[in-house]
Amino acid sequence: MPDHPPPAFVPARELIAAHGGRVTRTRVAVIEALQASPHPLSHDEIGATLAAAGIAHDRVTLYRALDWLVEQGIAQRIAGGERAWRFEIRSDGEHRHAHFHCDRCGQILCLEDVPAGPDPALPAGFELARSELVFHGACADCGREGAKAAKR
Amino acid sequence: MPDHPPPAFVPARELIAAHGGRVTRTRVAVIEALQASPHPLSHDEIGATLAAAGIAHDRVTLYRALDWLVEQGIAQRIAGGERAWRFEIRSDGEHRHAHFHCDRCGQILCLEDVPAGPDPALPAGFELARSELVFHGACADCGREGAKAAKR
DNA sequence: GCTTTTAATGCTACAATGTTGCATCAAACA
DNA sequence: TGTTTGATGCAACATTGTAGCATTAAAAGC
Ligand SMILES: [Mn+2]
Ligand SMILES: [Mn+2]
Ligand SMILES: [Zn+2]
Ligand SMILES: [Zn+2]
Repeated sequence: MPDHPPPAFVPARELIAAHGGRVTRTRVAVIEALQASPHPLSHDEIGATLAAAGIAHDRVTLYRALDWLVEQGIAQRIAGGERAWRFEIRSDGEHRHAHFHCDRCGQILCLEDVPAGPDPALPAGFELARSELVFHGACADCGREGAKAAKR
Repeated sequence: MPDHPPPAFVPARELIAAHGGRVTRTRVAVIEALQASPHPLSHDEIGATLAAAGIAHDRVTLYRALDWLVEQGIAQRIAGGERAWRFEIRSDGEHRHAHFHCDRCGQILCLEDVPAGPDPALPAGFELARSELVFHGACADCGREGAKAAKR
């Protein structure tokens, strides 16, 4: 099983400037939060991180910052299974990978070794843009006690 | 490419009774709506079908009917990519298949030939319950004109 | 440095989707 | 027919995300 050394990330300010955006505290902090996390973060989790860092921000601003990152291809969205999006940095050249969603604690895990493809045989005229592969179940922490206790 | 003759569905009333539930107009109509559809339906679409059939119902009742169907394994939920769940009948013994979501018109297509697996190598202690494979892009209807017009 | 331009923000209001509590109704069964 | 209790209807609420618009501040020009 291959291991995954943490990638050397491009500094947030450079990333933003390279895409022709204005370097604001919020954007910098959002990118750094995503870069620091080993798994995709929800809007809410990112907001909490900013708050903890003392960076004031509006809910809407955060949504818009995330939208922009996705538009620029700096970050990508993951559907998760609940109704909230998750976000993660899109390391350059990296293939899209599958994710595991723990239905008990809600945690999402990146399965770096499992590609999100392969491309299916689609009916004529269909255009494939991307694929999302999400596994559901219980993580190691939740699995044991979950077996006796929790229901959904 | 294999073709898929429409499966002979178990009558709704029998399905419900077999699971120890009460046979109500709403449940029967929901199951029949799902059985009649070639693709997964959203809560809203099912509601519209019931309304068209003159079956009065409350939003909440419909949510609860769908929850029950999923609990019983009669139907299954699909995440789609928007925030609304889609539902489809879980034909007995049928493997879970992948879906295609058109990002322009929102339509979901069942890719019966594409299995939602295969099972990944998960870290120790993780338990796999199910997998969801969703492809995104443009359907045949939206693809052509979409190329010039629409943006997201 | 100071001014100008306009991208980004903050605020308010709203939309969409789904949930909870509780009183009432009716499906199943004796 | 009457009794039991699962299912429903209604009101109120929660969460997640959007739209419009006035204000702020990043960055470019001077
Ligand atoms: Mn990931
Ligand atoms: Mn399907
Ligand atoms: Zn867990
Ligand atoms: Zn389409």
